Amino acid sequence: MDKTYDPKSIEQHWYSIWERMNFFAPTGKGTPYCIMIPPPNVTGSLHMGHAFQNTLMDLLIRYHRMQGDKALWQVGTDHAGIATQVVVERLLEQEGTSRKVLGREAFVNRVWEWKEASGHRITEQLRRLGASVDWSRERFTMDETLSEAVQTVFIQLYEEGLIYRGQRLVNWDPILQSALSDLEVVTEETKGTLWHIRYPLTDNSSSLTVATTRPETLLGDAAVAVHPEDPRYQRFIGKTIALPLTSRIIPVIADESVERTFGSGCVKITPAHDFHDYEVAERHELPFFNIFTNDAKLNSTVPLRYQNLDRYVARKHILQDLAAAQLLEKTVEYITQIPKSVRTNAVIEPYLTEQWFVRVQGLAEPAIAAVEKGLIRFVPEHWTKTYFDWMHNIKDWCISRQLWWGHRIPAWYDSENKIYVGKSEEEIRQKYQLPTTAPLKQDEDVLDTWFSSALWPFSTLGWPKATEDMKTFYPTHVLVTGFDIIFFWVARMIMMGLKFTGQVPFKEVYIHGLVRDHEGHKMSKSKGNVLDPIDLIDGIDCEALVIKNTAHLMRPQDAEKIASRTRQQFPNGLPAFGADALRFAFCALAATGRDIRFDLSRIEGYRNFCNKLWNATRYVLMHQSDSQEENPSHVVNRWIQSRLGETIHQIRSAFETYRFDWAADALYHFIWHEYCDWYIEFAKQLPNETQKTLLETLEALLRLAHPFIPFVTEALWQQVAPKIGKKGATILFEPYPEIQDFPVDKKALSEIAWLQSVITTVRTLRSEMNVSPARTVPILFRFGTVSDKEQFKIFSAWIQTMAKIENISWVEANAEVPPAASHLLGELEVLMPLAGLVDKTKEIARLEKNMVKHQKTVEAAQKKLSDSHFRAHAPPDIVRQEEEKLSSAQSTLASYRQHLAALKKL
RNA sequence: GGGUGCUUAGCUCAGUUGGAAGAGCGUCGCCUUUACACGGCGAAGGUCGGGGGUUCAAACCCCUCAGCACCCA
Repeated sequence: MDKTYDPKSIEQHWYSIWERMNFFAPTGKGTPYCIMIPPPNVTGSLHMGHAFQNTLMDLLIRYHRMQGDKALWQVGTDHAGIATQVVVERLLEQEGTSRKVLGREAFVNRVWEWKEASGHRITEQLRRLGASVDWSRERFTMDETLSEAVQTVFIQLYEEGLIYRGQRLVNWDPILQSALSDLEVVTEETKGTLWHIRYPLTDNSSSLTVATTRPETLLGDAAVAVHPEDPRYQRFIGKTIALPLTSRIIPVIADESVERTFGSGCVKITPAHDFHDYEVAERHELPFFNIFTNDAKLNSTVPLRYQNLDRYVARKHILQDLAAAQLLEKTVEYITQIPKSVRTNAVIEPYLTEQWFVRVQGLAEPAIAAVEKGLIRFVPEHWTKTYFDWMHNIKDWCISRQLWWGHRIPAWYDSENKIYVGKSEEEIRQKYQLPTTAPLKQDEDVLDTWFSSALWPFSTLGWPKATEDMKTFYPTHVLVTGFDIIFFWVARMIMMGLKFTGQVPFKEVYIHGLVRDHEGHKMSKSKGNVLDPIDLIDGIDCEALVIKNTAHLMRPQDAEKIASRTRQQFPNGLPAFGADALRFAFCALAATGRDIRFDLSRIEGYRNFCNKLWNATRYVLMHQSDSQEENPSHVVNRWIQSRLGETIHQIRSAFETYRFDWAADALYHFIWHEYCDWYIEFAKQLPNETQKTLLETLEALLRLAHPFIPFVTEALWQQVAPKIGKKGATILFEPYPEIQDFPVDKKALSEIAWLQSVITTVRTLRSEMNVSPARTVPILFRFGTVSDKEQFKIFSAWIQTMAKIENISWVEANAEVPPAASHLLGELEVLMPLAGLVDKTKEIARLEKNMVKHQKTVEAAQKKLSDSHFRAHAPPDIVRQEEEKLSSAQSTLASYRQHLAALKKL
């Protein structure tokens, strides 16, 4: 074995074997256990969030696989309608052509070609992470069977009246010229202007001033609204206004939604171009004036001079015209929320268009009930509230997108625009007995990608066919996802799952935090603060990192700043930490918080941890001999096995409660601070008696650690297992360690705890008195209990070696002792006489400092015990504990005093 | 405006039923001891955001104030 752990040499080697041997496919007759991967975007590459999330899923799957469960981790990608279309359109642009030139069919074929050639990046990267997904069942939301599921669902919902077509306000991306989901819209705070515009009353008696950030939408105004209880404006309610720059007369209405403190307290109502105004208009039955074209220019409904102007050009003209008419009262700087498309960065326009919607009310109710009844449980539990909040305020879901890439809406129109929904034109003609001569035209739109994602938990298993997989793996066990898509995805899967399978899609939803950079900022390519998980695995040099971080900046002028920051932060780039270290870091960071700050020092520490495990194994293998003197009942063997049993218990219960951070801590602590720091050191004293337990414990802890750090544990297990007669081809299916195989021996635990505290005490004395580690010293014990004396008999030789002591002797309680440094362990006094080496004043200071601690304990305990309320109300156990605390601190203090007095006499 | 979190060691975070404040990293000593310097041994470091309340007892429960983050409008 190499002296140093080298992840590169093992990771890809083992992954290709696992995959080639089909080890990730569910096998056996165990309890089915299934996790659906949240399908990553087929155009995507693995970011830290994916790496984190998939590490946790892999952890669960490997754990359950080792438990003997029939474990399926279902993998696949989604077709990401917009993202994919944009990618391919860019390619076409480079080739000097376009989607429109190609035509729909050729374009869609081209996207498929792109997908086959380039759509594997993220799945390759999942392999690097060690994800044990069943590749033989990889699915894509545009696969034939999944598309069939989409069609089936659409048709049924339509036939039940749960899908309808209608004109509604949607988020419109004027560059893509498509509706977008809320998820694809981000609001950005931007410095803007609030224009105060005077709207004259038709009777010329006065005017009202409205404040707006969007003066160009004035042309679409249908009313001016004031708060019904606003005394300033009561007399205006019901009057009419001559809308400036137009010939339109609009009413002044009263609506409680008006913020009296905003601007002047009068707001313009533009029903067709603002979500809030849309609702106001519905309440007051106002007309809707759509003033824009699909590409956000002013349309033919506005006065001629503004027609065909871009919205921002129109804004300038309108402001000029208002100023000229003395209607612009003032302009104020204002921080405004601008909605932008995450795809094109275009400013989103609330826009009235014909779209398809799902009527969600009826679907939401059972989905709420399922969570209320506990059929689905959120972990951490508080996310339930977020879920309910959204579900109780849910709005109809716009599912149509004006794209070519995606599931085309299975609806046809006849010459009178009558809608027919069905699987195909032929089916519809047959069903509705339409002659072949009657023209039918299919809807041009495709469905929102989330529509197919909502069916993922069952469409991947073969639904609508009643497949064996559906029977076996549905409902799935747990969904692992981020809180940012509870609305968009989790809730919709629950609704669709209940509606179409009659069952919940998963029993638990584990919500994890979002990975941020070390300063707590969201990682984003446009900010240049991204860490690429593959770079953390493989390493990357500084200049390559600089190039990556400055390649996709939102503000290219920041490139220099980000380059120098990168050089300063990572002067040597990133070393290759390996996938295991990355995974372990994610596990350790998986606490319940919403933000996970990713700190490089953590991953470095866990790389060191893997190295530690590597070297411990190296030691164990190097010290095997044929000797048969193993003594399994030796106290150190019983001790380490007991500690292993306790650790197994901790880790197993952490798995049950999804506390991966606790599991990682327990594992780290056991391997490093118990097995390596103590047990291997004990074993050096007893090479023969321990060699079998060394091996057996190591083999078990490799199994225990495998779900966390699969590569290094597999590589090491291959060497260790044969030494104890195990012959498995892989650690993947070896049983996860059971508590009952490592029963806890309390006596062994307390004996070794005693030994450790004695050794530590001597080491502390040495260190504090500046005694060189190379120098052996004599030690005296005094006082102590019967049990201390018994332990001493057993362990004195070990204490000598491990604390570098030349001899230990027990002195009588009343014996004179030479000048010595001392420390108390309960009733046992440990003395380190060091003629000429103990600095008397220094030792007195040290003792006094120690005494302060005990003095404080005594005072606190006395205060409690003398309080009659405490004695009356506290449970007897607590009182007794307090009494013990007091007496032990008092006796310790007494011994210190005695020693101090003796020292001072010298 | 409505909602949800968060505030614990220098940093990043745990803290399970209210009963003696923990980890990793960093820092400071000492050590190239024959698995590992990606190491060993030891140590220092805390007004648990402020105030109030409940309780025999509060980091934990309640109220309040402050700051931060996110979501919805």
